[in-house]
Amino acid sequence: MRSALATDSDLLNAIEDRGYRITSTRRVIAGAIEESPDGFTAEQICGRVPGVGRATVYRAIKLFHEVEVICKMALPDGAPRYAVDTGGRHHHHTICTGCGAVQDFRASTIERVLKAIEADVDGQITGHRMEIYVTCQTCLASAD
Amino acid sequence: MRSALATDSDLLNAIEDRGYRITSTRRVIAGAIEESPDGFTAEQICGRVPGVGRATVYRAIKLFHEVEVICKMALPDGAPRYAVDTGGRHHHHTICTGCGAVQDFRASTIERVLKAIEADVDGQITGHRMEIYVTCQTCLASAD
DNA sequence: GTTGCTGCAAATCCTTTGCAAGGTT
DNA sequence: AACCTTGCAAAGGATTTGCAGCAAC
Repeated sequence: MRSALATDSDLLNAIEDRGYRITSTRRVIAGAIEESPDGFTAEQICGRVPGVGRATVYRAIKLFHEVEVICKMALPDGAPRYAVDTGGRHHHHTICTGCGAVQDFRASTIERVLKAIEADVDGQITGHRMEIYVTCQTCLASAD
Repeated sequence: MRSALATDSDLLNAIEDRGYRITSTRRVIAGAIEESPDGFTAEQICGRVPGVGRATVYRAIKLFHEVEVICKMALPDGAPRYAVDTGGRHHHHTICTGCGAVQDFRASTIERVLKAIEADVDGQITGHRMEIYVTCQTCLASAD
């Protein structure tokens, strides 16, 4: 029965809904991800799931990203960082360059601007990427 | 005399102004970059400067980026792409996901929005990244 | 003549892939 | 039973680094 397999994990539910299997390994990885409210890197997850192969972690992250339950973003140097995509509606993120903490960020103004921009652009807009880099309160405080 | 050494290359002038040396190798690399109106990747430049070591090309690109005469951006998959930063004032780019062509893009609205956002953000904004992905006219046409 | 730059090759980092074994439906 | 997943190790690609020789100032 499917309901018996359902978990309280949005991540696992999402992949199950798309026909991927729920395995014990994926449960562990999903758990590690969901314990990362401030975002995470692949390497951080690897460190939190001893015994699970690095490749499996990367495959799982790619899977979660594919089914759109985690967002992928980039630090200023281009290094990838991920965050659980709670909610669902399109949004952007602020990333602390000190500690990497990610916060959601929804500004309807930006969406409106992007729509307006479409007219000025030579070609057809297919997507966009936007990240706001910050020094978070915690890092600001500890720098004093 | 400095004026005798000055070139018509903005790239070379920029590094010279910061105390870096102008060498024949850097002239060649700068030339290859300036022949790339649509942006370029490190690998593309390597291909256009036979005889110059890959490491030197990467070092030069990093240097030009450091003195802010080229911009670094990212394709949807995170792969880096560069473009000459003519002008100077802050701007963004559209990148064609088909051919990689980069175009400048200056929307004062965006800057205004970003400034407004500052109030809503938890922390201090230190920077941002924004790329608009498009299918350019050329690619649209050839897809027909 | 200093000091910085270059090329080569090796090293590194991050991520992906091949494959045989084991798990899930 | 059939097919998906996993772990390991190896491959892969992109960028960096050490170092000795060469070039610019």
